[in-house]
Amino acid sequence: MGKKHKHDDKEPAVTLQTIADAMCVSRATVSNAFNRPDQLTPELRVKILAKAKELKYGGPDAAAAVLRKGRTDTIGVIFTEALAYALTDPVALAVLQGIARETEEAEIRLLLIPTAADRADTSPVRDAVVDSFILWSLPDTDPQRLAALARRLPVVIVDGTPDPEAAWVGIDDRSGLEELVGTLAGEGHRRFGVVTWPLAEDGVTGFADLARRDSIYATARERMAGIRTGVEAAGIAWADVPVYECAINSQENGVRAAAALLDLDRPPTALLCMSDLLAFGAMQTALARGLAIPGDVSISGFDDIPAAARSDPPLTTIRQPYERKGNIAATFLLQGWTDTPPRTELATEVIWRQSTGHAPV
Amino acid sequence: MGKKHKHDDKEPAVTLQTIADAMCVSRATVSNAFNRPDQLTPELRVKILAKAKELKYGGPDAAAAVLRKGRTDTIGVIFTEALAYALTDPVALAVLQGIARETEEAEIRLLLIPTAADRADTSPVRDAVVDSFILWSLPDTDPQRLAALARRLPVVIVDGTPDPEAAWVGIDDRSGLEELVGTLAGEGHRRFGVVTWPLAEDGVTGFADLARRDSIYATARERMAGIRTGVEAAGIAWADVPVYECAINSQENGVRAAAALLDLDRPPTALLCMSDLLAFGAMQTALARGLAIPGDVSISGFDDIPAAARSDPPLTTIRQPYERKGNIAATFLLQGWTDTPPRTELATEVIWRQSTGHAPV
DNA sequence: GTGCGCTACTGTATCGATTAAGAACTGAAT
DNA sequence: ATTCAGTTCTTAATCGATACAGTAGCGCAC
Repeated sequence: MGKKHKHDDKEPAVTLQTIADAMCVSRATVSNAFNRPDQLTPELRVKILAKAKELKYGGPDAAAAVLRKGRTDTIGVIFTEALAYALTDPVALAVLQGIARETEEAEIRLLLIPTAADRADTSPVRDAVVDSFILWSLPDTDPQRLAALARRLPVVIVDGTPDPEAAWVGIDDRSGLEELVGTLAGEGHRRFGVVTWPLAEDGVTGFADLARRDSIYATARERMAGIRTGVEAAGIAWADVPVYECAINSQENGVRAAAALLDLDRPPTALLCMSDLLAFGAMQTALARGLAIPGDVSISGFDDIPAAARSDPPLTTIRQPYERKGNIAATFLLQGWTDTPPRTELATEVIWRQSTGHAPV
Repeated sequence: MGKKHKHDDKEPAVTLQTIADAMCVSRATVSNAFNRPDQLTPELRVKILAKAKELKYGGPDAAAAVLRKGRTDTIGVIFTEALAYALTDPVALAVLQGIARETEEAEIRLLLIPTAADRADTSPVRDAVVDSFILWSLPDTDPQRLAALARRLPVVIVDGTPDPEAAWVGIDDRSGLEELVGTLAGEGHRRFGVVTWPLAEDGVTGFADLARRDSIYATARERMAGIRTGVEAAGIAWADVPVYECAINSQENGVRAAAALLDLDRPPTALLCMSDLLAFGAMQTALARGLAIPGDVSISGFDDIPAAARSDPPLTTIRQPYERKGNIAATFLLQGWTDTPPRTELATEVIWRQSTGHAPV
């Protein structure tokens, strides 16, 4: 940013007043020339604009205008992960697209807020010039989440723990997995393994013990609960189900996670992955080891991204309306609310394809 | 945004002054409590923050702070296409990731600016509270581009026509295609066809005549020039090379474009696609028609996105450092410049894979 | 007891616009 | 001549913070 303080310049800045003085009109008229063409004669307007260009005036200062108007026409968006990662996550991206689709025609800007290396530093949230926030998948006590709520602006929480002050949109994370596990158990599976994205913010990779499965992420907690209900209904102890946690949601990490799970003494016959990306990695590992899918191992994903239908074999997964989550979150903010903030829970659907089947005998 | 003018409220807004009065300290001290903890005793600070919370104060108003500081720590990003489309374009996305990677650790926010349905409406650009702009692939006379330059803030143009007032980063769009065409001509190809993304902003799909090939997009112009030089060196008239233009850069459009080209009386034996996405579509069409690639038709892409190496057959394409373009654009702004704005042209490389080969006999 | 340096706060000018209300003028109708 | 309604432009209050220079008070050295 070149640290270019306006105050550095020795020569006084060109402002509306500069133009007004040069044209011998009032500041208000110059302002109107830019923002309300109907308030002055076209001739005067073009003369003012010409003078502005001549004096190298950059137009009304946006910050000053926002201060005066009390409206920024901007929504701040905060993701779990670092921005550069979030943009590689198909689901995060789809949610963002869903938001963009709605805000775009309303001419609302989207402010992507960086999650600082130091997560405790909330200044990017505190100093953000926005009218409202959308939070995606932030842990319950995340400093960024708290900072956003502390701003006392309208907030929509997507895929996180609801807050009484904020609107909420999410999915039923539980029942899809419960159904999936139930069906697989019915097909003879007794040894399940779980591949998940982070359960905590510490960047740890590896098997997650029972305490850790009570994640700080609402989504993870719910999904674990769904799986747990499913396996326990089949008479399997939750503690006997290995859960492998990946620090980042990516195909490469799915590869490693599946390897770790399949290396166990009693390897799972069904791998439940918390995203399609992880599932693709798991399939890659299985195929590399010469295992048949689903003959030797069943693999399921979550999300139903477009690639899931095209994989080999096509991936059994749980479809969630990721883009609609973005649509709805944006719509909530565009419409606003007065009393209690709105909440919407969307349904999921198990999509049975060919990556799952009967347990091996 | 709920049209929530601050001025609507009957009760006066809670500001720094409110807290200051309630605590019998000066406004400056309250400001320091939020922004410069070292300027007051910790005890007083916690008391002030407690009172602020009690009075439901949302923290110092961001717009006011920005006005006073003269710095927003925000970069505005403007894309060619509508935001929701840009986010589906692998290259646009990669550039954005490249930008994010650099800005994130500097705690700089990224403002995604909607391209209004009405392209002439530049208010989203004019009212954007930013320190600088990055423009991606905007046509020379695009209103958004002009509006951004008119703000007289630092601007970096990525993949567009340079401007004396703005920094620039782009690639050598020309030589890669020239080399590609030259080699294919050497392998006996005499009938080329081109599949391109938009040459103009009118959303037209179909064959592009010579006039239209002189695109408003600098990138398109350069690439056409590269191809033209290549084919003419092989003794082929540029006018005899059919160019099919797609209104949106997507695989589906590549399918249709290739169909149109292959339906010609003298169908091309080599399809030069302006993106890998379009090339995938073209391959899809060719395979669906039972044509061998490259036996019956050679197909090339542009960009070298990761999927290009994994396609069947693997795609011959021109690698461009899309993410680095974002890195460099962001770095330009983070470092700033004083005299002439910096410019960087990055090299491309033809990646020969199996989707191209000798012309059929 | 004077002077020095330090900490902890205060006073106030300033950032650059927007907008409601009002004034001055023109022209037409009564 | 008077009223009335439009235009077109002006006046002035206001948005909410930041940061610099200044001051009061205090402890300590000589």
